[in-house]
Amino acid sequence: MLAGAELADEIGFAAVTVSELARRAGVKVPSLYSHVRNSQDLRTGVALLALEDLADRGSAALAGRAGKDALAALANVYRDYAREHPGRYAAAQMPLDTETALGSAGPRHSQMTRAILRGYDLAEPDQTHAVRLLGSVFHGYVSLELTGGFSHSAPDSAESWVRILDALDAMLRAWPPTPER
Amino acid sequence: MLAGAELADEIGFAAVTVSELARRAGVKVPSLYSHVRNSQDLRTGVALLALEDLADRGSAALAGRAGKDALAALANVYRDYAREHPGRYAAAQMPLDTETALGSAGPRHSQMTRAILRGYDLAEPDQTHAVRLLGSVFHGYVSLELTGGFSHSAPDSAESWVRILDALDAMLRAWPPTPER
DNA sequence: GCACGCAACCTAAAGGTGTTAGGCGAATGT
DNA sequence: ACATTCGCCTAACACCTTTAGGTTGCGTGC
Repeated sequence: MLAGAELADEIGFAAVTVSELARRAGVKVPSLYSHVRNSQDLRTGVALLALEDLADRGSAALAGRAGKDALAALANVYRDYAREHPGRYAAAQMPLDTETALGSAGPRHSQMTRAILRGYDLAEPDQTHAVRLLGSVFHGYVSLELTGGFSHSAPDSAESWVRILDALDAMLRAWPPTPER
Repeated sequence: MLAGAELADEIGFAAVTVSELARRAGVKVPSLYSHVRNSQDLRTGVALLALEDLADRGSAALAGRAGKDALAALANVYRDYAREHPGRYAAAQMPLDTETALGSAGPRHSQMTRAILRGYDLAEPDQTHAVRLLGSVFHGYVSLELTGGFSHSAPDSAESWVRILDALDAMLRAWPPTPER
């Protein structure tokens, strides 16, 4: 799987194929079918690896931090990982079937986001709403940045990132009460 | 291209292929190569169509609205479109090369988001930061929801959505000043 | 009316990827 | 010594992509 992950970073997750992997490894294609069930399995393996990897970095970054400090730390783990390992990051976004997703490191990610919210005063169900919002921003921003959405215009994407984290921090501290509807 | 878009909604954007399209149309595969340059071109065509379609709906929804009303209207256009036309929505997320992207309806989307911010008091460069944040949330939330991220747990995803829009509205009204750094 | 050109379709063929089946040889455990 | 297992192989099939080149039919302009 590791070889697949490196391949993904090099040529893009979409181009990760059994054939290409065999070519790099200097073996014939069918030889890999002893190690990988099928093409889908290869991609899923890379995705699971990336999710684990990312979760490990997240919990390391979160250790000993709270509040905005924790928010920025986790957010930067995602952004930095995507820039360092674009193929792996793309893999981590791959839709997994329910069973695989539950067995993956995916749940650790939402737990980490929830952990950040301990530094803010949010009761359920607002805490879950906030988890979903933060997840959306992390995923959305990083993926837009990666596919070049913000690349060719001022201000710099890095500047937007820190200001967005400022704004999210302020928002979480002043989370609006449920209005009458 | 329209046939390709319908195909995408039916079987998923990733499965949109010249062969499958030919099969549905009842013609032989090479016949389609008079209408489509290649497979990539087919997918790009669907993406451009979806971007246009989405931009049209967005500007219709925005007409005559301002402030939070406008925010919710545009946000719901994205979410509803993704639920109604998942294949087209996925197509709209396809990375395009710079030239194609500039010629697409993509820029209209950022213009629409920027238009929403006229209802809030934001000067540059904060306005751009906010555009990027809103884009990230719209894209991130809808894509996570679509791939089943929030599907199997309370509270309901629709509830989170309205609360997130509440929070974004509050955040834009109280956008934090640039701190000393 | 008729020849021309073009549009839309076809067959043939070649190259790439995914996958299964079955075989061969070397290392390993008994 | 022998059987098992592991890692690799060849052969073969199915499917998708793409190019080349031929057919048909219809509308236009002469």
